[in-house]
Amino acid sequence: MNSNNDRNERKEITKRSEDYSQWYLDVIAAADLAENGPVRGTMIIKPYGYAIWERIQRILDEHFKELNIKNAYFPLFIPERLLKRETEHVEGFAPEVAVVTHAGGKKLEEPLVVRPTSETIMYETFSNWVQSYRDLPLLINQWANVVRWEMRPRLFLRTTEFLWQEGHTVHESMKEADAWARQMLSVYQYLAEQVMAIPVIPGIKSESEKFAGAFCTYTIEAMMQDGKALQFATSHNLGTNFAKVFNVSFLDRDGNRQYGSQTSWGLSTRTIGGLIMAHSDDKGLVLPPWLAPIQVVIITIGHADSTGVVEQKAREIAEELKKAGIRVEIDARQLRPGEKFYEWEKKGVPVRIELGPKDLANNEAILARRDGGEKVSIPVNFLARKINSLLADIQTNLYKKASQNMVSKIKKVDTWDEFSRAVEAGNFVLAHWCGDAEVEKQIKEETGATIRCIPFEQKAEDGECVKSGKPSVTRVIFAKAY
RNA sequence: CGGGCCGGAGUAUGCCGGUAGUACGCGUGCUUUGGGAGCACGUAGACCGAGUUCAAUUCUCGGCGGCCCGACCA
Repeated sequence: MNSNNDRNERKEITKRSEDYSQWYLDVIAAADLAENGPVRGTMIIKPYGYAIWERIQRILDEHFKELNIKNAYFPLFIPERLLKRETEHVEGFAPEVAVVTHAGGKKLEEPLVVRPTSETIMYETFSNWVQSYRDLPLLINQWANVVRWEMRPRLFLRTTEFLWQEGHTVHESMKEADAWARQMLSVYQYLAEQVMAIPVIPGIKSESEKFAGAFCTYTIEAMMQDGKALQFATSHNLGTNFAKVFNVSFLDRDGNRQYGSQTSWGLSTRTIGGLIMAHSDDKGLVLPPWLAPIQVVIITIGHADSTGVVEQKAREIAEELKKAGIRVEIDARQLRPGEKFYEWEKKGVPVRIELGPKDLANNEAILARRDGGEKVSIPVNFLARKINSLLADIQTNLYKKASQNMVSKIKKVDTWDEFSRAVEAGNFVLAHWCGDAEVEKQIKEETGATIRCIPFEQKAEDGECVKSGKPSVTRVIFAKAY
């Protein structure tokens, strides 16, 4: 009698899932502000969501190792005076730092800042570590949590506390530091495009969008399904700005004292939010196979009395897939098949194998892919081979889909009228800009669009600024951003 | 911090100035099991404070908290 209500309820859930809230629940739960609960705007990462983060960690760590970057760990608390040393840096972060004023039952003589990023405390240490050109390059990374008390937290995308990786390096020359910053950006680009199947546009940030205290900031910008931009990762060429105030200096090959040229680069749990918004559909998450913690789930079907045999077969298949290097899990719970299907679809597992008594009789299994398409019957012997190519195909397909979406929403415009309409419709808008920060600000106020980046790849082209009409030599990407 | 909406079982909601109703969930039992199972029984609820009133979950005000939109931002 309640099947109608039930159906409506489900419809509702599907509708609401358009704003992703349903799948957050399986990955990250918003932390409620309860009297004894966690702080507003923070997040709880559930085991399944954390497994995704661990995959990202592992992949980046492998690259870091190849580049001879060492992992280290620095303190959570930063004495306030350290943060205050670099003028631009302190001004950039002052509004969003959390400060500890009391501890041990007493008021502290000097307040402690909870790190919003670790440049200051690390470079204070680096000044001791770096003495000679022989100590360079110094390549340090840390996996840590940081706190930024933003005015408006947003689940995944801008939580008060978030996890990230921050790399910090010191080099002999500005040229070397700049090359390094760009190289790290390409590592992030690899992660985004090859692993997470999210196409990105690499480029440089405008002066007003760059990191506080940096010489310049490189970025990769991703586009979500709705056409809004998400800064996926950044890499900063810090020049000697921090080295000068923290005295990170060394004796060079000619015996002269020089300031080190530095870089810092980071990627946060925000990327998981980007992943969701780039690929998910109304059924839930869609995980690209190279990233997915579970690539294949084997679902047993049938009565309790028959599942013993089915489960046994499932284990054999799982073993074989593992040997082929596939991350596989068995779901042998005594639940109705539909319920299990929906659950794993919601979790975004790329490939599902259905295994029941009927399949066993034919020595076959049913294969279903998360990114759509028909279910197919496959002889059990062919499974491992078939699945490897299937995973590769899904990976390519997801990238292609995201790529097509992005390409279709990049608009080249030359007039102010076209510009405002293209921004409003949710596009990456390629337009000429004169380079004037005032004009940039005005555009932001009038349309909500910010300069996402000045793309590396573009032909030199003379034109007129879309807003001011002044001469311009490059196009930049304007878009609304998360 | 500004503008809008909201606050009730674990979740989502209907009605209402006077027994707080429904669905899902959860628990037990039986029947089921190839796309979200059925029946029976059970479980559990008004953010805080003040005001109006014979009577407030409902109306008013304040606080606290949430969501959405701006400013901020990985």
